[in-house]
Amino acid sequence: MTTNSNSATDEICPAHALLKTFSGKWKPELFRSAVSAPLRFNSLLKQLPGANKQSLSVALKELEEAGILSKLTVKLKPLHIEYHLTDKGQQLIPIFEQLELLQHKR
Amino acid sequence: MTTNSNSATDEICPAHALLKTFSGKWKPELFRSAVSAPLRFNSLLKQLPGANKQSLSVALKELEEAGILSKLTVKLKPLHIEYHLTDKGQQLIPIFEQLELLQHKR
DNA sequence: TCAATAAGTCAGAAAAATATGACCACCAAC
DNA sequence: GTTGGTGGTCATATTTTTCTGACTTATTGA
Repeated sequence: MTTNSNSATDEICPAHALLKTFSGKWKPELFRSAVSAPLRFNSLLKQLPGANKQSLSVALKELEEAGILSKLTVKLKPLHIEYHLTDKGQQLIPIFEQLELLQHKR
Repeated sequence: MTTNSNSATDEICPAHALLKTFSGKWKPELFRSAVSAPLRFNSLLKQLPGANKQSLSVALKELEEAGILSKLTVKLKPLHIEYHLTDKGQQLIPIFEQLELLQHKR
């Protein structure tokens, strides 16, 4: 599911939007990586086994559109792009931590 | 994504499992419905516009396997089956409420 | 000027998720 | 003993997601 909006169900279930934001093969992984350090395209490609350009590109764009990552052009040494967690992204961290606790309880 | 386990990524990201549990077209909707009342197969089929037997059947089974719903055979009047939220399912409610708040904040 | 790194895009193929329509088994009422 | 409700399964088709491989633009270093 790569975030194709469905206005009907979106409005019925508010958490639906968030779940969609994180649906897809790579997005949870990307979010989690972004918690520890800013992301870079080519590094991700090497670090995530089985990942491909196209899918990463789309996933990054959608996380950006969802206001969870922000794209930053670093004008230094080897001029590159970094994806950082936004405030909204940071605010999600404690919520995911609660989910992890629930998982461990059983 | 119909919950095909990927032991590698599951272990890297614990929230991944939960996200998978709720991935798919109908699962968020089913969970949300189950919060207000037990679910019944044929009622869902009528109530959810566009839903089909096959997909509902699979979604219900997977939510059951994930320990979020439990199947109960009601041996009364018109002998039927009800899907109820388990304890684990109930514990997820406040977490989803937090997600809704985050959505509304921006 | 040539090659390398960085960050992509694009068209088409493959794989996975979802939908369709036919069918099945059980029970109860008529 | 046939009809109707309940809760499904199965094989197949369609749709959506994901992957592959070729190509692109910009910057940098030799």
